[in-house]
Amino acid sequence: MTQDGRLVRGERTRGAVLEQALLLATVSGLDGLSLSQVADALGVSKSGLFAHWRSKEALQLAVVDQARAQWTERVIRPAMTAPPGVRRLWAVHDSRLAFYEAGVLPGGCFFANAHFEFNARPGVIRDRLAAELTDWMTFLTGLATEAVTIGDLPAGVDPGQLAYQTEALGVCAVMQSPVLGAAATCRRARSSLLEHLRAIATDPTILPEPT
Amino acid sequence: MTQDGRLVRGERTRGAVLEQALLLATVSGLDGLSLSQVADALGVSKSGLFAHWRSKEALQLAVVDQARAQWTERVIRPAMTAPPGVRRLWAVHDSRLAFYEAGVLPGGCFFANAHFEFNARPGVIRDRLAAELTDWMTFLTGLATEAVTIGDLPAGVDPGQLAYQTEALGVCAVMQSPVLGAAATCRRARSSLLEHLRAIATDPTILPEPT
DNA sequence: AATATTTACGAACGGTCGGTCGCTTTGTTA
DNA sequence: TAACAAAGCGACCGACCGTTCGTAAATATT
Repeated sequence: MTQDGRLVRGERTRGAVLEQALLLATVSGLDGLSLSQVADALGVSKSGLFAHWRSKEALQLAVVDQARAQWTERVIRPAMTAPPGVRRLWAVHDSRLAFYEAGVLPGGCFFANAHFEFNARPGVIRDRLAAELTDWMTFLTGLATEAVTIGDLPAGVDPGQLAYQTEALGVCAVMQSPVLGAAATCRRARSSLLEHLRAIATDPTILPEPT
Repeated sequence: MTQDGRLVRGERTRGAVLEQALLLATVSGLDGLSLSQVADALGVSKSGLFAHWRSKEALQLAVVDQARAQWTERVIRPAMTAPPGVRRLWAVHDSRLAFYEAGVLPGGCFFANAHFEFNARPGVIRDRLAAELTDWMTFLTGLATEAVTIGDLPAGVDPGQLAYQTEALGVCAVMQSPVLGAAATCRRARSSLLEHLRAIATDPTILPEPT
């Protein structure tokens, strides 16, 4: 471990900047975000940021890392306590919506916002976001596949299709929440998937009762 | 009708500017869009834009109008030729995905992009976008309600829920298309809704065969 | 105690932003 | 033909953008 007080201090501010930048990025956009904005919010100087990242783009990529780490920690990890199969897929969906409802990020979902912001802007960041989306969909598809493999779902179910439906319900929730209310919107997102899963599951009773 | 050649010319450039601004807004964002950008793309002067809109915000609101008009013309109107009920709901979904696949807007969907861009930015534009989303969901819910009313769908179906699912599948399509391919993504969005509608319809044979 | 390293800062740079102003051009009207 | 009105342009403004640079302060090394 590093004991150097200078490096420790640098690492600490580095983390604080990333945390703040992630919050602001969900409001102003990953590109709309300005360095002065981030610096002022933390009471540090703008030029000091360049000691940690050589350019704005480098900071933006670091923010993507930060967002992924947060997502893994706050959405995926809690859901992995659920047993494998259809219950774990449901747990991820539920955990994700809980993340939105908790208002952790003022702009709702970093990745959803970023995807729509960069969907027509080629470049390093877009490529990075595309990789993240591929990873995420692979993860969801893997959960669905597992559910079929262990017999929670019949063999005819298309895991990719189920993953797509799950993702769609989640994305739509974070899009509509600020307008139509998070409670009502997330209820729709939950009951839609739950009803669908219970309808196709070989044993619906292992899933929660619909409310 | 106005016969004044000056006003006619103004109206013409006004339309051209809105058209161009709508395209660029889906790429750079409705707020990220710059007036120089729009002016240069049309070979007009930036200051000339202020003859038509007194501020950038006024232009942005006009772009929302333009987007709504395009959406009504290119998505809703063609779908309204389908008979009322579940077939019309399906036609809107199909027409919407066709609009995305045609690549009319380089950034995919103006409204989806704008919603995610402004979901945490209070102001006139956000209010306007919120009203548009409410209108759109009311429209979809109305179609679902109609399908229940005329007996295409059983009485137990929740129209709001069905509208939410339809919207979710559409939004997710435009989000994932640039990354995972429009063809595969829209196929998922189509088959997901079609299978669901056929599963709950009182007479599935009035809907297309699943592919 | 002297030197090296790392963080962080303030000042300044060129460039772009939204917006203003006065003018020319184009077309209408009397 | 003269007076007028609208469209559109070029020059310019202050503000903010990302970025660079020289320097001061804190810490580690010798």
